[in-house]
Amino acid sequence: MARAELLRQQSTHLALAELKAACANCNLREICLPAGLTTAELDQLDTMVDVRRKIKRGESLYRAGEPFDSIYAIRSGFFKARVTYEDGRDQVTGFSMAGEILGLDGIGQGKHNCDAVALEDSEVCSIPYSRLEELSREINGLQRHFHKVMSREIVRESGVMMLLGVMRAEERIAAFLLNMSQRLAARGYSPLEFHLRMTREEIGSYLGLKLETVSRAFSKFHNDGLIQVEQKFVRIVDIDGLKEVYAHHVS
Amino acid sequence: MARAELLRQQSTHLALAELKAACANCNLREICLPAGLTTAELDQLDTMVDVRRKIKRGESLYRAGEPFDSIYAIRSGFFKARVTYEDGRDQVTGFSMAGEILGLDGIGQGKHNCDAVALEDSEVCSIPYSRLEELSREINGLQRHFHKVMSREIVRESGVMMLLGVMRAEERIAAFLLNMSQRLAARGYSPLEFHLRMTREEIGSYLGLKLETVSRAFSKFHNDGLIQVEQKFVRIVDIDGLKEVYAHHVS
DNA sequence: AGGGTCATTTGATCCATATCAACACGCCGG
DNA sequence: CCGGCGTGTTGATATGGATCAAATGACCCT
Repeated sequence: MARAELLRQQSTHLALAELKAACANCNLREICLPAGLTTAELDQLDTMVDVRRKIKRGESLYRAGEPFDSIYAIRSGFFKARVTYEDGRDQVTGFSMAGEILGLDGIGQGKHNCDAVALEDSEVCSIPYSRLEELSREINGLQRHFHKVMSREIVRESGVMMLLGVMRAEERIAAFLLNMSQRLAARGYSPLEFHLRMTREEIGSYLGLKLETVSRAFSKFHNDGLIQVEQKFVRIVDIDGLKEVYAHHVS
Repeated sequence: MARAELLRQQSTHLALAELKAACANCNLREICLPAGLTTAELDQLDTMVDVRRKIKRGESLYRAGEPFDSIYAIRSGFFKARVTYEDGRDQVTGFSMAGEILGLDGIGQGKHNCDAVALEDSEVCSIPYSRLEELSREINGLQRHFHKVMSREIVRESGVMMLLGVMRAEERIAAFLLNMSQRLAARGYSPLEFHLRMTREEIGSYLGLKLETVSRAFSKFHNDGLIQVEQKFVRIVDIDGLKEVYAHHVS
């Protein structure tokens, strides 16, 4: 897999074209569907969006073990996915921003296998899975698109495997920052200046590092003139330098 | 996620009931489908299996970048999935044994994003994806089942994330052995005595460890009376002891 | 404004695993 | 039978990141 691709694929994202105005007007038609459907089909889709739901910072959209019945289109806000193990330790398994789809982890098990926790006040649209399944049979493009979204999730995770399996700390952080930047750009947000919504500890948990290591890497990048960091605010100053760190990869 | 579940979910496996005689008589009906379909539907399914293909040890079933058009049911043999990065380094992203499904990595991208390499002489059945998609619309249970298989892949990978993100070397090896054992059991093979099909280096690559570390862990488990290892042959002597190592997890 | 809590930074030390190195074993082809 | 190569084992050493520790700063609540 080309490295550039790896970056691109690290989110369950939707193509820019599929996303126009997604946040301004949340319905399935705009958030998670491919173009090329007939008007009648689009109308059918609109009937699928069940409810909008507001989730306050720190609250869970769903929790591991809860029955799975819907997937969610994030209208606004920011989430982390978290798995808690028996011994009480937990691990962040992903971050999701506005315009992305959440809840795929539940498909096929009948229940969710991670918690989705809002990192800031957020709003989502529920999409009942049974309706989606039903409609998938009727609308050709929808099924294909949905499989695409699912498989992107698979590919995303295999990108994370590389992160965790072969990259070293600074490379992981660089990859993380570049990935955030790309995902923000894909949603029309500024890709070079943004607020991290998560703590150093959450970043570390996601990347398989300790919070101190994350902090040190940020400091080092700052001192090296690659980024400017202040608390959760990040400005990418030298994106090529960052890419070099990411690609440096000792052989 | 319960730890036991984690183990269970680490393969793209199929329920035992779905699998009866899978290897003796490879067709889609037996290998990858849920019960409960009508005879007519089953007959339709049989038409989907395109070709059987033999792959010699060391050869690739498919390679990253090749166009994706089929998924594969492994009739016999053993495969590893491998991703090669730009700098020439590669990582093993999974192992697949007889009765499991291979090739899901290609769905949605139109091309495969990893190599599937046979670790021993193997035989697979191709299942053209377009046919599968088509039929999914016609047969209710098939679509649901297929989503299930895909999402199991997602869950599997999140199990691997835990491996790579939070476990230490010996825990990873224990988890790996227990997972192999379970998957073998699910296919009716002896779960306590088996041949690893892969080298220490391949195991290490999969688990994010170096081959020496894998070797040392095996030696230690051997000395501790948990397993007997000789080259690629493994006998699990004290499976509870192994589970303890796996669950030991320093907090 | 004052006090508590949580997030972050930075330094010092430790340790698990990588790395380097040497040797043993099995397998294959000559 | 020999030599070479791939694989595996084991020991010695190096090191990246974890861990421990302390201080600072941001934010919230009253």
